[in-house]
Amino acid sequence: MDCQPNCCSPEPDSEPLATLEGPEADESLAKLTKALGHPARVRILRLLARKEARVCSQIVDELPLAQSTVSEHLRILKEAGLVRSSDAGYCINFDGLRRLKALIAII
Amino acid sequence: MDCQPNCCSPEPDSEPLATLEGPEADESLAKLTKALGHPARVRILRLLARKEARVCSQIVDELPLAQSTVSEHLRILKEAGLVRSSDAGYCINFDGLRRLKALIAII
DNA sequence: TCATGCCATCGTTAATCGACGATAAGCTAT
DNA sequence: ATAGCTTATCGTCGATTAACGATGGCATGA
Repeated sequence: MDCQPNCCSPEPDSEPLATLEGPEADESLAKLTKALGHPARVRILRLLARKEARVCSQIVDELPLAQSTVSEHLRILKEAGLVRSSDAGYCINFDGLRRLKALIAII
Repeated sequence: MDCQPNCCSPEPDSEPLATLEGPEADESLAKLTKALGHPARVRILRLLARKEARVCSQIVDELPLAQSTVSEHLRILKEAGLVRSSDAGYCINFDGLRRLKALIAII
């Protein structure tokens, strides 16, 4: 359960951010922002970014939400590519976050 | 109906971005990203950013959506502080966009 | 083996969202 | 004044979301 700089295992293999313009990019950005469009999920992402939590139960302790609800929020973040999970727990998906930042930056 | 560098009238008075951390910032970021969490709204924001449209009817022409739907999307963007409106039409609210970028950047 | 802790999933409920047509209000020309 | 254009708002309907408790599957430690 060691913790690299980026937590979890090393990032699989940094994708080239794909396209940043056009309808596909709009979909992509909408998907990412929609996933982040809830206070609890912003909070969760921050907790993971600061490594103040790595397992679901720790996050549950930090939030006024039931375990199943937190699990669902994590699922949404993972599905959007903002979070990854391994046997060591959850961690930020820096690729996804980078892509989000890039897509926002060029609006 | 002249168009300044930032379209519409000059930005009212650049707010100091307020706080970027804490529960309030989480709410704030969630609100901004939720507003952007729909492909049509991403598209609209881009159109406004590129000044490819300034009035609602132009946006309607660009999207496969009814006028009332576009109007609603504009309302949501405006309510989130990402868009402003004047008698000259709609334009990006650069303050809001800047705040969004800042909040995202420090995650 | 059996208890404990961790987590995903299911089923449910209330609330919110997305989209539309219809309608009304305001402006600008004719 | 009236016709046309632009936009906001209302009511509606179906789909999606947020939240919960209950349940069950896996580990690990006793």
